[in-house]
Amino acid sequence: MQPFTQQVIDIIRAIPSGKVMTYGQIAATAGSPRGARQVVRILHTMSDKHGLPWHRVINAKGEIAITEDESRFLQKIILEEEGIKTNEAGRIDLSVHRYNG
DNA sequence: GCCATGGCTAGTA
DNA sequence: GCCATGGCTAGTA
Repeated sequence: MQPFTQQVIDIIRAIPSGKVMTYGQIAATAGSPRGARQVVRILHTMSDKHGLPWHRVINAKGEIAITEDESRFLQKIILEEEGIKTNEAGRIDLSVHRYNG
C-alpha cells in the first residue's frame, strides 16, 4: 500500500457522522491536490475491506457522485440517517456539513 | 486503462 | 459540456 493511499484511508476514516468531505478536499489533505480521482478509485476498491464511511464523500458541487443506482440511493438514505439532507436540486449544503480534515 | 473529479468556458436566457 | 489530471492496479510478457 502506497503512502498516499494510506493517508486517504486515514482521512476518510476520520470523517465524523453528520459531516462530509469532497474527493478533491481529501486528495489535497493527503498531499495531492490533483488526486481527486485516486480518491474515487480507493473508495471503489477499498471501502469494503477497510470499513470506510464511503457515504461521507461527495463531489465539489455538494452532490452524490455515485453512478450506480442502488448505491446512490443507499448513500442518500445513510446520509439522511446521519442528519444530512439533500435539497430539491439534490445538493448537500457544504457550508454546513463540510468537515475540515 | 481506470475513474463516484474539478474547474473553466461557451452558450443560453 | 469538455477535457487535463494522476496514482494505482489488472493483466500481459
